[in-house]
Amino acid sequence: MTRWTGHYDPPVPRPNRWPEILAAAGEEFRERGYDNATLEDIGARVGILKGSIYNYVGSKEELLLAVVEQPARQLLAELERLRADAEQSVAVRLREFVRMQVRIFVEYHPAAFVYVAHIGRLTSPRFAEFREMDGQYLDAVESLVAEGARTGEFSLAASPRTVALALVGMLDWMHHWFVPRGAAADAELADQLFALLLGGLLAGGGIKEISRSFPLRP
Amino acid sequence: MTRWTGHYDPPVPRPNRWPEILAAAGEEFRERGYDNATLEDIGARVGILKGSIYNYVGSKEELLLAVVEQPARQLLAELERLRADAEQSVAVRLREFVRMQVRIFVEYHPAAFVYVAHIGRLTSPRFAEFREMDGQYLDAVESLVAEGARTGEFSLAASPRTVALALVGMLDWMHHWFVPRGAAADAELADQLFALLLGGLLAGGGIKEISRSFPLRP
Amino acid sequence: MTRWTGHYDPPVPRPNRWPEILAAAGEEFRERGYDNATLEDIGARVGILKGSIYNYVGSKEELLLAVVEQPARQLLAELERLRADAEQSVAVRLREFVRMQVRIFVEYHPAAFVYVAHIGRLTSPRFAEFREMDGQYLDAVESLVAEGARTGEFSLAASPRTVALALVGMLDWMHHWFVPRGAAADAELADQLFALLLGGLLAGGGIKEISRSFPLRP
Amino acid sequence: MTRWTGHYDPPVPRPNRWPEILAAAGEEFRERGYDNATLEDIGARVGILKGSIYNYVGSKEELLLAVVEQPARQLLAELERLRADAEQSVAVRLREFVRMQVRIFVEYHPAAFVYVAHIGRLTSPRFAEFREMDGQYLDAVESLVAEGARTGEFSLAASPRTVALALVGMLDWMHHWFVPRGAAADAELADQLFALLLGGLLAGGGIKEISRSFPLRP
DNA sequence: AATGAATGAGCCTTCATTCAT
DNA sequence: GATGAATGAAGGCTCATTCAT
Repeated sequence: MTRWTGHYDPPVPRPNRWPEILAAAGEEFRERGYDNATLEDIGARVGILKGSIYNYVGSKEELLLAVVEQPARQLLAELERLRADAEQSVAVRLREFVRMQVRIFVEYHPAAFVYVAHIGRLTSPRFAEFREMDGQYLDAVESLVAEGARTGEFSLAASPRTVALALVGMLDWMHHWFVPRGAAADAELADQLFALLLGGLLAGGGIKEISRSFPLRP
Repeated sequence: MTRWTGHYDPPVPRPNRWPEILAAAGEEFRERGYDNATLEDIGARVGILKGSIYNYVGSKEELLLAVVEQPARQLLAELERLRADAEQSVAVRLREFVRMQVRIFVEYHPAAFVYVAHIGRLTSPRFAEFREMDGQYLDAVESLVAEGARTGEFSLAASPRTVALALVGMLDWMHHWFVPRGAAADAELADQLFALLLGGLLAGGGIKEISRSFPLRP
Repeated sequence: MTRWTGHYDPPVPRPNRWPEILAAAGEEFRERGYDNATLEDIGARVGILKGSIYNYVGSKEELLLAVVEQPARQLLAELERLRADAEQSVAVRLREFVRMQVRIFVEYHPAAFVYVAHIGRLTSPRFAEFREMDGQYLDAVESLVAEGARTGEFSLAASPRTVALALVGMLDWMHHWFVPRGAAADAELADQLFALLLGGLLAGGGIKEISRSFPLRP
Repeated sequence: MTRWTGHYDPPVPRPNRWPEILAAAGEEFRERGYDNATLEDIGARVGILKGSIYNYVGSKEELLLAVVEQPARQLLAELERLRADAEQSVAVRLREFVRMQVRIFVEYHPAAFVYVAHIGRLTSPRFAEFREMDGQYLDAVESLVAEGARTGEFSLAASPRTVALALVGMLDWMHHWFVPRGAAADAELADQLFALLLGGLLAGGGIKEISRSFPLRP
């Protein structure tokens, strides 16, 4: 029994499980969905009991928030940066946007997919900020598309809003099928998606003739 | 034969609430998601108690099945028909496919959206058939795209699979934003989405030049 | 299998356990206190599981509310009636007040004791009404005492507020020791408490001399 | 003997947080009640974590014990002393009793109120001693009252037991409303309560006549 | 067919308590 | 002595499901 010497041993930092918990939660939320994921299972992945998770976070909802926060912010921040970048053509910026989003899907995996898969079903007031961010995100895409139309780079077959919705759908739906395959392959996929968007299925042929023979509104 | 007593019970219409229940379930599943929807709320919409629902269906899961069955089958059936239709060009058939899907979103509303919103999270064995249907659906789109490439109608910037996934994402993501606005407006929207896919943002300009200046892989 | 005839059999009233549940809750709350009482134990008294209690009440707190409501209201209502009754002298009304309170302790047993034992620790907003009622109750006693002072019936050694607090304490503390012994004995007890209040320990002797020899503030 | 280095570690006051913890516990127990008070909140008041409390005490229950011990013992000890004091009249000793109890409420604030507020809900075996002390306390009051009746000082309208219970209730209920206002005001309040007990509401008038017109048992 | 009531399993959350550092 | 972290045991509440009437 040592005598108390009047000073405290600097608390040796014990293994902090927060990163593990965050990762485990991301995976469970991704695999089972927020509602079906249980704290017990998340804890089990880390090797702790469900109650112990509350040493790190105040509620299951807060855990979802924590999982989703980084990718959500980064997604929006990078998009805003691209939108405001007047140096590059709109087309180039749009390409970068697609590349960026895929990159974030990879970098924040699976958290970013948890985000896009749960946006729209996150009705709790705690998520107001994220719903708003999602709105801004869509607005930014729309505004980028509209800019391309204004500058004459694009000749739109639909309103910028509709184009934005289609593009975002194309990208967000990736959470159903995309699996990272390495930086190179992922970047190529991004560019393919961009090419699809940019030139469509007829990228190599003549647009005018074809579209003449398929009048949208006869 | 009973004696005529001077009055008769009017033929009470057999109270068959099945259609109401199905509709109520569809709406709850759509608004809250399957996991958050409760049989109690579904019953409340119809004016019965949750227990009474078991007079019509064996389980909550079965109810989801019932909600989703019609639109799922129809979606696949019509797609198969289009794919096999050798009379028309691939592009036309693809246009019809988009029109058809939007039409089904409207006609089976909100059931069709329940379907696309829950595909991928329906892991129970009971849904094996639907997961398989979803696979066939995606295969059909892919095969249609591939046919267009074979016939030279399309010049693809990505594999048929990727194109199919992008197209399906564009369409299925609609459950986040689409609200029916009448047959005409809905058909126009479908055609806009198709045009987007067909010609892309540069529909009015020259594809070749532009794509030359944005080499996908520098 | 009987054919559906188009009308409903009037639902045979099944044993409604609400009264039993209310009684069981009252007893558990009384014996263990609200915080230590468990729904499981309450259910066990009735022979049902804890979850089943939610067929009758929305939360544990609501159950406490339900237990406490009747005695709380009655207590206040009867007191208000007495206070407003100008027919009788204040002393008589005060005696009736004491009798009444004891009667309610007996009649609403143990619910009334749950009430007085938990007033003051019921901080939830749901109990705002009851806290207010308690305030009115105390005000009514005070006003009755003050009336006696005004009419000259009483010659107070303390403010009406203090007298009211002392009286109420005397009565409410009964939840620590009172057990009903039948109408006659209970009424006698009430009258003894009243006599204590009215005449004090020296009821049979001379007040003036004694109190002169014990000056409150020398 | 170490060499003088030119400075010395000031004798760090052994951090003994026990008094702070005791005070913090008293306040939390008072404000929230034992069951609702958490060790975490108690620790937070002192600036330590809940786990650290176990360096001072073996359990939450023991902490309550510690909080309550001093006032409980003192209350009983002083009462015993008064009861045995044959020098003074019973009335004087009763007055001292009331003064003493109020004084202890003030001096051991809020611990003494924690004691009276939790007596009767402390069923754990650990509290047997205190329950016994409470019994002795009540017995002492009763015996004092009875002595007054024997000596002829008092003319009781109820059994000594009932009188004791009423008096104790009056005093113990103070935990619902009493706030210290300084020695003078507090002592005056004590004397008012005593006067109430001694002479009742009719201290200034004639007891006999009044009580004749309100026969307790008609 | 519908009801009222009950079941049972599961989940989130709380909290006293323990313990290596 | 204090910390950070974990435990384990409840307890409240939800809800799909069952069943007698």
